[in-house]
Amino acid sequence: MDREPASGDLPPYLASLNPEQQAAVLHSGKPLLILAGAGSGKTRVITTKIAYLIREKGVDPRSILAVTFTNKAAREMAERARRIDERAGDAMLRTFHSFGAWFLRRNGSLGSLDSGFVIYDDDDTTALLSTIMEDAPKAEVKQMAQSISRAKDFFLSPDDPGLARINYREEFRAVYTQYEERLRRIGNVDFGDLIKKPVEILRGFPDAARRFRDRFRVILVDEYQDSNIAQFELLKELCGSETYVCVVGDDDQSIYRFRGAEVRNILEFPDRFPGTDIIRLERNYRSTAPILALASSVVDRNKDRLGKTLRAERGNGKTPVLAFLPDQDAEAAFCAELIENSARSGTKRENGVRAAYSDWAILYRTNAQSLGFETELLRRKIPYRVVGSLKFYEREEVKDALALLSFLINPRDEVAFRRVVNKPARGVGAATVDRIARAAAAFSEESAQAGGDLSTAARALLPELSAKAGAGITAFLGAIAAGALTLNVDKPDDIVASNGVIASNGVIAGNDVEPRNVSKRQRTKSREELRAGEGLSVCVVKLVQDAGIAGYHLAHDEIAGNQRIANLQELANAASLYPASREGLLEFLEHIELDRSAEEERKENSEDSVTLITLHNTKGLEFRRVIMTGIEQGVFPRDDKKGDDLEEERRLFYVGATRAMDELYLSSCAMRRMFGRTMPVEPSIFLREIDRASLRVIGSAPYEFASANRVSRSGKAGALEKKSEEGWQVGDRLFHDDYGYGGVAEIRESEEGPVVRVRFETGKELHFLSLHQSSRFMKVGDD
DNA sequence: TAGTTTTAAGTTTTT
DNA sequence: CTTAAAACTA
Repeated sequence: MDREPASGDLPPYLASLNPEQQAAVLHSGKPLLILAGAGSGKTRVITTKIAYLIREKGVDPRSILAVTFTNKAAREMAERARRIDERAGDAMLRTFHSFGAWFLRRNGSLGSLDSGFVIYDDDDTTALLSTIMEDAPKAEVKQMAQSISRAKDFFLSPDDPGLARINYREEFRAVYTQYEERLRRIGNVDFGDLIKKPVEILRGFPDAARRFRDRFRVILVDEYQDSNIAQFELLKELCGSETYVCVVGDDDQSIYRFRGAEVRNILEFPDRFPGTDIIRLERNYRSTAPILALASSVVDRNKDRLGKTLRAERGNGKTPVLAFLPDQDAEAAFCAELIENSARSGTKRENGVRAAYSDWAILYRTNAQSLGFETELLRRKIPYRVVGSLKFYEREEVKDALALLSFLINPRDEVAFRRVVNKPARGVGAATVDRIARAAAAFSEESAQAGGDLSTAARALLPELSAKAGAGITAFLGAIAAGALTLNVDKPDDIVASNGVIASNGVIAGNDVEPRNVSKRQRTKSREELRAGEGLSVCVVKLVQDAGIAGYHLAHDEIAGNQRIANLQELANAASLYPASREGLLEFLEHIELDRSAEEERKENSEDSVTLITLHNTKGLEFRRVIMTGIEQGVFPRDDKKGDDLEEERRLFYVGATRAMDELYLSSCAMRRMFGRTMPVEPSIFLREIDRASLRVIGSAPYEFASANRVSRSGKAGALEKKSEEGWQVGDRLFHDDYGYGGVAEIRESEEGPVVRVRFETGKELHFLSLHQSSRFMKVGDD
């Protein structure tokens, strides 16, 4: 009865929803908070709601703003909504940051920001800051950069009395002030500005605010539990009395506190938006009951939560497995073994289909852990893809190329200038660069026109410089100028520039012409149709060659050089998707800063492969079979996490476990290599918190786990300690990488420690020393 | 000042 | 162990 709603006349796309989902879609009139548990179909609710509003309520798609957490989620959401109703493609689906960039390109001038700004990433921010904190160690600069970023997350300006709670250091306020001043002069923005500045503009210019409220009548926010204070402020400014606002989230899945996310945003939403209706989605359609029970038993320990009761609609299933393993090599082998067995022929999915590699995901806490798995999977020829660790845009040569492009766009970009002006060495040393920077700064005090333009300043200084430095500067500026020539002169379709200001008639200029439309058209071309040398790539190739970046890397490092050239070529290929104009370049740079996942997308659809991914990156994803690895104290949870931080780690565990649809495996090692040294580690405290009934333990478990579902070993009392150390006794079954299954036939002491005689199923008999620490084999369950 | 060698430090998680 | 930062030499 609670399966199908009693409403007969609903269109199929609505009728197939459960009553709560349906209520959420049909809801109107008041603010709505949807508390959506893991796997409860929240994406479906949002996409359906968008389609429903357009189709049934006659809402103009262009007046709908849907905010997601990642660009990937935004794309997926757009696609799913479009599948229900094509017109949903006209709704604005973006991340908070990308929305902020869109906003500032149009309205930045209200906050004295030129529309041609470039977005600084953390690296650039740190580079700028290090020119302010001249002789501070880099670690200190980095920390300060982080503090500034955090301050912006909390919507704190340099003059805010509350700054101390971000960073208690005295100089923080002064550094923050200087940083803001420098960034303003350069004319660029950092990540935090993409949220903070729009709020300031909306507050300072009520007319602008009114226009935006008129435009966006419906605002939907996904993953609301991970929004920060500044984002909350932005949401508030965008919402007028007429705006329909709906936020969706799950307090148990809030995992970005470290980055400024504020769980209270979701907990206190009803207070901030009076009259809020709350709808709970508590039916889980993804995981089997034991998986859900396991996940819940851990997160249930948290104090600060709304609490919910997730019901597993799929019913019972395989009991999750916890494997205790000697070390990370054994862990990698364990994962590979599971995957190979299932893919080869062994286990089949419940519907009888052979498991695919893509059914599997290996989850870990830190990116560094992926390496061991990669090595093992490579060795066994199991196809895999690593999600998120692709640091393509962070590579030195790529950043060099991007700095050239940034400087081309914005000659005030001191960070970019400093990065590449003397690369390769052109005799332009630090002293010269400082002189130029000072001269440019002086300019901006005299005339707003020349304001901080480093090219102009450098040219003006030429007569005073040494012959060597002068020649270097000339060469560099020449390369930049030549690059600029490859861009088409700004035409009337110079949309960004013409849309820089809100038109006086009260309509946001550019409403009917999206600045992205040029490239949207181009992007629909398949990759194959595009050749290097087309579009923007001409500019990239020319700059990289003329400015000597390609030559520098080729000459500098013989081995890595060719790879670096290939990376630069790859960057040029990516640029070919954009028109060779100033706007195209701006768009290209913005895309790179805000959406670095594009490269992974291609692989995603290609080969059937195992997914290697950090726990954080799994948000919003699901897999049939999940292995959560490294469930050890110090790794997960990390170090001495306690209090709120520990609760966040618990939520991370919950997120990871609830990704699994059919099968869940946990692995915990006795030893782990850290900083090159192998160290003993304790099992994670989370393992102790798991409801033991929803777990099957295999491997050489520490004593406390060697009970319950495991056949316990009745050893001599005095051998207890030894058991947890060695964990072997006669009769134990094991699996060896090279020899297959076997059983322990005899244990005897020797000078080097216990020696174990193993009889394998092949009939082979071998002696091993110190079994526990070997990576070649592992204990398997008795059943 | 550029490029080398030596020493130290460090791994969360990301828009 | 790997990488980045400081120290040193040509």
